[in-house]
Amino acid sequence: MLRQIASKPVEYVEAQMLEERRLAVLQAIVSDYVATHEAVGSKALVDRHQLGVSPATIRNDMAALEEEGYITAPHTSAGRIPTDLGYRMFVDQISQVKPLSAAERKGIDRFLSDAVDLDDIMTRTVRLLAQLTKQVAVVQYPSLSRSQVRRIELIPLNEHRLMIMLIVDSGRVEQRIVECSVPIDEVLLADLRARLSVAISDQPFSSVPQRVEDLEQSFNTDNHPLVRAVIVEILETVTAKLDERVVLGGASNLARYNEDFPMTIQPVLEALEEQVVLLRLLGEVGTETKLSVRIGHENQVEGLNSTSIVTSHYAKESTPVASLGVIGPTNMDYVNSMSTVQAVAQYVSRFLSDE
Amino acid sequence: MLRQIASKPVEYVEAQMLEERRLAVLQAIVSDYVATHEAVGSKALVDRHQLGVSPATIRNDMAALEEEGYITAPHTSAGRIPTDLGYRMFVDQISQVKPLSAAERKGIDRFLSDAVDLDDIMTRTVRLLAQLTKQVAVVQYPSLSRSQVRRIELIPLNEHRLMIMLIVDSGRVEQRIVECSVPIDEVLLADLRARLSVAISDQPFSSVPQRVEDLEQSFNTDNHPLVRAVIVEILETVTAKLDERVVLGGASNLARYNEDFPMTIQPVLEALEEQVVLLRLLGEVGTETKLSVRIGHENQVEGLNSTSIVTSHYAKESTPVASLGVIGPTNMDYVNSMSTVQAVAQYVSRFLSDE
DNA sequence: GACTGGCACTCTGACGGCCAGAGTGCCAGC
DNA sequence: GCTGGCACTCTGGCCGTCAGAGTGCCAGTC
Repeated sequence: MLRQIASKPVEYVEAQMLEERRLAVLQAIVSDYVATHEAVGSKALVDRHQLGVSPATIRNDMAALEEEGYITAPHTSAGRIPTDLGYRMFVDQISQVKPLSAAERKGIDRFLSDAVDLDDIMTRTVRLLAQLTKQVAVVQYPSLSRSQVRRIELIPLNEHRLMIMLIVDSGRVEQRIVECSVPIDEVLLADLRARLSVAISDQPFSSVPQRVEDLEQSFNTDNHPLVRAVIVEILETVTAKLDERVVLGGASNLARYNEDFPMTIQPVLEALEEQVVLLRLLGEVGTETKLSVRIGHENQVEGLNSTSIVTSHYAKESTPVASLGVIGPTNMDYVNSMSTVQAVAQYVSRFLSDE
Repeated sequence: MLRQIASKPVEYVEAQMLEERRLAVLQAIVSDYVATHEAVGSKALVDRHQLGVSPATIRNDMAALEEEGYITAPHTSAGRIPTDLGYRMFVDQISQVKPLSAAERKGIDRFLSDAVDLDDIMTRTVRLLAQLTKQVAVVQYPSLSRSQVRRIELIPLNEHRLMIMLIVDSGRVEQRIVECSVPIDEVLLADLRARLSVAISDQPFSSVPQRVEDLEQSFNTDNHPLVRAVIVEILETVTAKLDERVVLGGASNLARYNEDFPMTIQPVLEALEEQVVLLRLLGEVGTETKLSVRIGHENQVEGLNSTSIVTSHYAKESTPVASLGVIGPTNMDYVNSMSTVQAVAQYVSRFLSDE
């Protein structure tokens, strides 16, 4: 612990130390509460942590912390519990995330490396996260908007029906069935496929609408129903399905927290069933930061006001393509969640980039 | 109510009536309990149902029913609640399921007819079931084992990698990426595709392994790594992914039953997270019956012993292809669940067959 | 023989009082 | 600014009480 800094006046140093201890008290409260899920009192605090002062002193600090809004007392004679603001301070204080143990890293590595395709990676990742953090895990599929088209196929199924297949560099495949009013002309179809392929292969998804529309204009067989139908469907796929898919896992972990917030399970479960909500949760965070934590009321989704969300981007070849994370009660183990989410995101990124 | 049958001796008729009333009592108990979720007593029973006898008489019947194992008393001065056996009797007694109202049928129809592809049908169905029954819904994707291959594509992605795509008549698409040790020869690939196409197009999935292996034997470029890799992967897809996919919805409805079996939510949620368990639940029922109900201990899955499962097959062109259903507490509304599951299965069947 | 009213019995769940335990705030002293 | 001491307060568990609900049994009636 910092004892004295010669170059600064003594009063300042003492004020500094006071601030420092108060912070230590807050951190101690948060970590104790997270561990026991019981309000923590002044005596318990000095017993469990080497704070070097008496309970009475701690009580003064606690009163100050409560004044500032970092902790609150459920009732007069219970200990204190952190507020959302208190957790926020705690999380911000964790400047560097604790690295995982070698065994844990090994486990993640082995578990993910068995994956056979993108679906498999996503499913395994979500299980992994849920298992390691004992919380609800969410993993978003690589976003189409930040990917490139690798290939397009038009596969006739029968006389009036064909399947469009967009293969994306992240390994994702989007398929769509098109009904066509006139019988499908194989030659025209092959021509269309070839032109589409030239126009959009290896192009970023975001540029596809423009390119496809340009193509339609230049197409000499003007307004052929087949061409029209295919192009409409591609446009729809590209715009509608942009960020659609999310996988969820470990919902049973919610029940574990029964005692803490007993009646709140239903709204949380309901919120988690809505893809849109999940996407908003993962999407709310800007692209600039890697690891993001939103605590209690900081997140805008109704019904999830007593939960915290820890997310991170993951990347393919160092461009972020989507997010993953965990959702749990505000009194969750932030240290563990943050380091796990970060580590898993790194591993997923590596796997996607290796391919 | 049956009053007298001339051709039978009076004593027999009376015994018959006795039996009949006892059954009526059981049915009344079940329906009251299902409605209120409270143990039901003799007085409440005569008040709510026209049984034509006094509470004391009902008490005798109840004692007999308890003796026979159909109902049980939580304690001396509570009413009675049905046992699993009691529910079973009740369900068996429902000879014909109550048809849904026109409005309900209309709602189902409209909701499903907006679906754009198979994924969409499945997602919509599971939502629909969950919403209508207020329970957890499970829908199995059309089983590959009972489907036919419609088409196969081999799409080169880069020099050493290609994608196999199996399109199934139910609209399901299975894709798989293959790594190949030697650079991919386009000509060979086209040849392989053509032969595979001839061999397995429009053939039942179950016959695919044999056909593919026969093909490999007859292939003159013997043991080419490309051919080998593709065939291995097809075999794996066909055998491993046979019945794999299940969608789940309405898990939040579990929380609704908090009061009834409070601590049992976690094991149920856990069980529901395991695809394998869900498949067993849907699969346990033989193919012969359409609508199936398994009550409490009748179902073999650990952790789901206090839940009942109502399932039905659905079909494509009158051959059953998979199952769907709902899972809820044993004291659920069987009448509603059964009719809803049946109706939804019919509509899904119709939609699959129309396509 | 089946049904009925009456009665004594039993069990639960709600209510209120009581008390120990935990934790606080405040104060005087170092 | 820190400390020990003290009075205060609130919760949660425990217990006794009591009303309410429901039963089982019995004797009487049709």
